[in-house]
Amino acid sequence: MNASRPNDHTQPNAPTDRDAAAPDHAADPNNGSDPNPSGEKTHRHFIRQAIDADLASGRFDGVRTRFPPEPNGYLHIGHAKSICLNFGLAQELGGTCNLRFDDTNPTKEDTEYVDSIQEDVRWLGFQWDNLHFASDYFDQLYQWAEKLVMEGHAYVCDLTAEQTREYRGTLTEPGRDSPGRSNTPEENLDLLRRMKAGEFPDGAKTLRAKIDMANPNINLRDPVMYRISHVPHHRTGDKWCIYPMYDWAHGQSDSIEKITFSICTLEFEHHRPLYDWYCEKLEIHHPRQIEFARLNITYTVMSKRKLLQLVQEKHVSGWDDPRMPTIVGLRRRGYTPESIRAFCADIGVAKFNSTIDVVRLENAVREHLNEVAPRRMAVLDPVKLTITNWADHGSPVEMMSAINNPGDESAGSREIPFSGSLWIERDDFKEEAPRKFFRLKKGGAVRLRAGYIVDCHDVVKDDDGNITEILCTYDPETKSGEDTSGRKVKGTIHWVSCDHASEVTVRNYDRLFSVENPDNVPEGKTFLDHINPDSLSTTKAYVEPALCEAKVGDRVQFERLGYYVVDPDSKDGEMVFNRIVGLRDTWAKIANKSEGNPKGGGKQGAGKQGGGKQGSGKQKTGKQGGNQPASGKPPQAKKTD
RNA sequence: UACCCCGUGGUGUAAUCGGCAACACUACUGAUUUUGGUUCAGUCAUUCUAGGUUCGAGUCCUAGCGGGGUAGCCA
Repeated sequence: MNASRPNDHTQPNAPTDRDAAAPDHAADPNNGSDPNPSGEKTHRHFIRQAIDADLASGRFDGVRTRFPPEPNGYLHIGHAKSICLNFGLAQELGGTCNLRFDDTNPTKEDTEYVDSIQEDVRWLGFQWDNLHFASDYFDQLYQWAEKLVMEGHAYVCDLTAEQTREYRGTLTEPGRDSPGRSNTPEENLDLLRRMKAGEFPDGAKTLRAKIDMANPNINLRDPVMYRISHVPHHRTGDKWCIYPMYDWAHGQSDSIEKITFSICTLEFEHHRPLYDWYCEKLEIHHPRQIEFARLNITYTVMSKRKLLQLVQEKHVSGWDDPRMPTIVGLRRRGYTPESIRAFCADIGVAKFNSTIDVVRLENAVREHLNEVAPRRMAVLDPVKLTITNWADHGSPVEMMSAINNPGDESAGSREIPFSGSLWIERDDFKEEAPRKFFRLKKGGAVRLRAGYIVDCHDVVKDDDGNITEILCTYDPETKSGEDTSGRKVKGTIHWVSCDHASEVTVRNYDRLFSVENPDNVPEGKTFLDHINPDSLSTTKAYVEPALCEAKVGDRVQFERLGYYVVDPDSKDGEMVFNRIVGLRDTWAKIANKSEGNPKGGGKQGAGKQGGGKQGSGKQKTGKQGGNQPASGKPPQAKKTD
């Protein structure tokens, strides 16, 4: 097979919002002592420090990293951390970063994922230098395996999977030698070639590295290098019936690509001695593996297995459900690549196994959208407001000028039709209101955003006592921007003219789980029991005319409510908006507090932590209750990835 | 009860050679505001514990405690 793919420069649509800062910090890679010419104080995490040291000592002459996903699922926010790290380091230090698919297990992998992963990396704003597949290296790997066999460093083992497990020993007891360990190199070579030729059924034999069956590090107890699996591979077809294990493929692929820093997550820490062993025995380029803590976020699950389960059991609409922490999910939710990158930069890199508060993610997108999202008005829970003296105005409709972004003059303004018949938010009116309620009440006044001040003099109710109409007069002296009245009102509310409003669908998304750590479940329950039943509420809404021009993917702020994005489900005349994140809601806090209500009532609905944070002591845990006594018995199956 | 890694505010990350525990977020106060948004100002720490070395310890040493990971022919 072709051992490597040439540079893949076929990406037609490199992201438009790509971080333009890429080239300007291209520091001299040989200068590890002062890579910060700007003089600006930057924190260098431990990986960066290790790189600086290796560059300074001459161990490596540059920075070459890689992002190595297995194409067996969609990328999630945890992968984004790794992507930002690997690509970011290469950018900062003038190095390169490859995208390599770790496709060594055809029973689990699929081209569907190969495509989505590439799209996600690009969308995040990164461009790989080379695109590779571990399967491109299968020939080289096999040659190296024969070399190790001939040098007496590997042997063919006849043990079944179950026997292999028994012979391996336990955490507290050493293992025993496999009978195959005493084969001659010639015997092993013959057996290996016959394995490759397909003479043996699945599971009949393995090739194993000959290291040390008594090593306290179980990865060194003669790890399997090849297993037999008569399964076609999505790229190599049926050429192979033996497939390399992760440890045997990964480091060697790194080596072939001349990677200098092989950055991975903490659970591979005890694989590092094996990574090193292979490179040493083969006498090939030897990258340095460095491990960091994977990302955990409150109110979410991150394991591929659980995400897959959510999709397969239809707890969500798919991998791109806006509640999923997948990149496709976040994209559909309306998150920007910039905000995800900012989040990843914000949370740092360390070896401590921490859990990031999800509000930091929410805050990152809020911060970015505050700068770039045009403001619009939308009423999600409408009640009619009639201006009883509007006839005095002369014309039935007046166009009002509204600023698009108060923080950005260059965003300009737009015209909104104002009339005597408006929709306002039901929440924004109370017949009798507490002192701190700044919105409209009977006998009170409020400003209509970009419009006039109105005074409420009456309400109309139906037979059940529900308010159906609010009657106000407007004050002609108080037109927004031309107010000559000198009147001050405490509140400003949003509105939409009834005759000019468009009806749209709004999907208000909230956190998928209602507890901080969904993985922390009592006996007999699963993380699914923590799904937030109110994570999606769909409603009709009235929006101002300017929104009719919005395209799929456009993000706006519905004033006083939150940030919204036009969903791909939108059709002509039937727009669908997803809530990306709500605005900070100080009023909800005040209201909750005065009611002594610890939960609910906020714009985010259930799941928002209100006042009721659980736990008090330090909870630096990823998982709980998973502590396994070293009983000498294998634990029940558990999966993280 | 084997081996490896990790313990700094509510959360996360810093702290040059051992020298005033800093930054960000949250929370809480207050100011500003035609978004209860934004912005601005302020408040919140026995550096896991106990010893030791030192003029001086988050940092070095010893012991303990706590958390995470590891026994796939997964990655």
